[in-house]
Amino acid sequence: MNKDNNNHELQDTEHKILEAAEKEFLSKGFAGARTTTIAEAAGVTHAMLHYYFRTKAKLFDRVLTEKTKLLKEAIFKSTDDADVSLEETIRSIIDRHLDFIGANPELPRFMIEEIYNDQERAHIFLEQIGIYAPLMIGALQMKIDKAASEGKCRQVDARTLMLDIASLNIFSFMAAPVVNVALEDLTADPDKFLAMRKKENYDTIIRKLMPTPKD
Amino acid sequence: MNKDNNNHELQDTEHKILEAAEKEFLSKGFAGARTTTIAEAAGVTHAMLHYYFRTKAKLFDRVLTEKTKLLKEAIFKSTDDADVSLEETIRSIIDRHLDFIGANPELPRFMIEEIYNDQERAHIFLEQIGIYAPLMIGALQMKIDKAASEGKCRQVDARTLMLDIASLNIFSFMAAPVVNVALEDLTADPDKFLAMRKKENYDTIIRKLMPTPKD
DNA sequence: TACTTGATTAACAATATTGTTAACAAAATT
DNA sequence: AATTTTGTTAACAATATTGTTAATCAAGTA
Repeated sequence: MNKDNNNHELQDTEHKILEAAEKEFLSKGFAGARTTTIAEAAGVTHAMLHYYFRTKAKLFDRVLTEKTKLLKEAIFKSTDDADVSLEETIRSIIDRHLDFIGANPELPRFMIEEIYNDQERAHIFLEQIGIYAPLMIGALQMKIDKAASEGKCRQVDARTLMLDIASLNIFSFMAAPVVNVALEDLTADPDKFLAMRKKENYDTIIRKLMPTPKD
Repeated sequence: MNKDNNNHELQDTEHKILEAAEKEFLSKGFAGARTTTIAEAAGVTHAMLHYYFRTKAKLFDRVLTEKTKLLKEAIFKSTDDADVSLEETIRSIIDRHLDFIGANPELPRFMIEEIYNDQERAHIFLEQIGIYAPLMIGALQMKIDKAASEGKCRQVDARTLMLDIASLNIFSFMAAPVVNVALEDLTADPDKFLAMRKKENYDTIIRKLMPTPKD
């Protein structure tokens, strides 16, 4: 009956290590992270880290897998309802995406860096992208084609559009330390900045889609 | 008279180390880079690396300083002629910027990662940004204000515009491994892709600037 | 109670990585 | 030619970092 108590403490240690590892890995990357530092931050001896996760690489894998799952669930769940308009779909993509980035501002930079440093170690993430991105792009392209055929927007490549959206959404947060220095007060209030980017990026993309007024 | 020969060999070793260091640091970051690997790649004993550069950190500093200088010279040399039009200024900024990125595709990711990992170690770079970015933005804002007062474009914030341009230009290359997987054939031919981004991004920004057609 | 199991600790082992040194070689300068 | 400076090497020292092990503890179970 006390198994719950036991179990709780058990998970607690494991969880504390995972949380500390997440912080350390996300801010310093795999190479820069120290297992000793992670153990210290978690408040356990560093042997415990090896007891629970065996190696640094396996611990990293756990963190990466969790984050990949999180990203997948947060992002790749729009564009599926075929009857909602292109405008609304785009607004939804941008809003969801920016909300996720606001909640996980370090994630994009971390993912890209790790993939760059060692494709093998980060393959779990790349695989998921390879599966879901084409689905999302396919759905978006259909909506664009339909809207374009009705003269409501220009005929554009959904891949290019997704790239534009991702660029506009992600870059400012990825490059935050540089942007803060270069743009000073523009990024001072994080919430305000996030809201601004939502509006601004939606506007930018919609303008890109608007039929050229030459008739 | 043979001093030239000697001098050449001398600089040659130093230069070979620097080149190898550049590759290693840019692809693996400071923490992931190994001085032994750098020495091997340069074809010298690893004691030579310490003889010439004393420490790993000092070697890193040399690479970072060089790259910062390169970036500064390539980017912060537009927008100064007050008589060239806003359109042409924007085209010039985008073209110069993308040419530079095409020639140094790893640089943005590297810079941002290093700043993120250790602001102190990368402060040389941040300082330069802090100096030049505001100048560039100031010049651009003046052109926008003028064009807007003449009804040629909307009144927009130059900081936001620069952020949009930087995002659209940099992200695709920074996230290349992910973009390649997500967008497949779009990025297959690098030259073609670069040319496409030049056109596309210019178009995106110009459309953003166009006065809303409601009169 | 004796036994088993999982969690924990402290000390240690193994290795990787950076950095140093002493001896030597080659060239330049006096 | 003698001396000084610079470059080079190989071996080593120092430290950081990951990973292991044997002993101990706590809790539940036969």
